[in-house]
Amino acid sequence: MKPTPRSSQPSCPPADSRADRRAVEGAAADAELAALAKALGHPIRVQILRILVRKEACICGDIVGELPLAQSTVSQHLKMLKEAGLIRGEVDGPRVCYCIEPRALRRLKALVGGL
Amino acid sequence: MKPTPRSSQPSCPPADSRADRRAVEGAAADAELAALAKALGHPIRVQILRILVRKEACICGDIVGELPLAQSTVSQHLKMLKEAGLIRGEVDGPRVCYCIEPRALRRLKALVGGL
DNA sequence: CGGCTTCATCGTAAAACGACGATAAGAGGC
DNA sequence: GCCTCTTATCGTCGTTTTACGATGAAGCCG
Repeated sequence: MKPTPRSSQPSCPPADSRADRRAVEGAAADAELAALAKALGHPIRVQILRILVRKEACICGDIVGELPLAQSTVSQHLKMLKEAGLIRGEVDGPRVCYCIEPRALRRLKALVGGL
Repeated sequence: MKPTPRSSQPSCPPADSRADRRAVEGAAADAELAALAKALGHPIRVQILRILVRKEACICGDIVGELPLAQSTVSQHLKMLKEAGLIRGEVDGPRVCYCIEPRALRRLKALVGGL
């Protein structure tokens, strides 16, 4: 059990901020919303997302430390969130640094708002 | 195949419109958001919700007619949406009249917006 | 180089989902 | 009463999710 020295402030990519012009209705939007909603459809994943939003910087497997689940299980949830495009993972030495994908989050809000 | 005469304008309950004061964060909110998101986590259910929003009045099993699935399957999706609280079903003679639950939809938007 | 830490992946088992056809249950019409 | 129409529910089957421990891959430190 080392003190786990955090090298420095974890850094996440620039984060592009173009507007999203895609439609919020139609079959494609249905599928998109369903996929995003499905990714959010588990309390643990909601919690992970909130952790990443709160720390607005990206942390790594400290996430595991905050959750009552095995490391492998958390890794699977992270994978789902990543596949849904809601988060991103950057390799930083031996660690991996996750952060939210603001674009996807905005897209989700737009789609839900469009209901 | 009868012309299926629609008796009259289908009517849905008064629809209460009190504000929702519950928190948008915390473990309870996580579970609530996850449950709502899970219900939305299937394209067909998104489509059903949109149908009900579009016709802002409540229709019955015309929904089945708009979807490429068996009646029993649609019924199951409706059940999930109802269990999530997103829609409501009123028995009207031999038919059942579904409509969205505006309160739950607002709640969903608030929770997603709170991310 | 060896060892440690960090994370992903694999294998597995239980549960839940998604779809269907068949069947039951309730209301209306003849 | 009986038959029809509408909807829900049951039983089934294959797929996906959720969880775990065990194992593997990659990077750092001494």
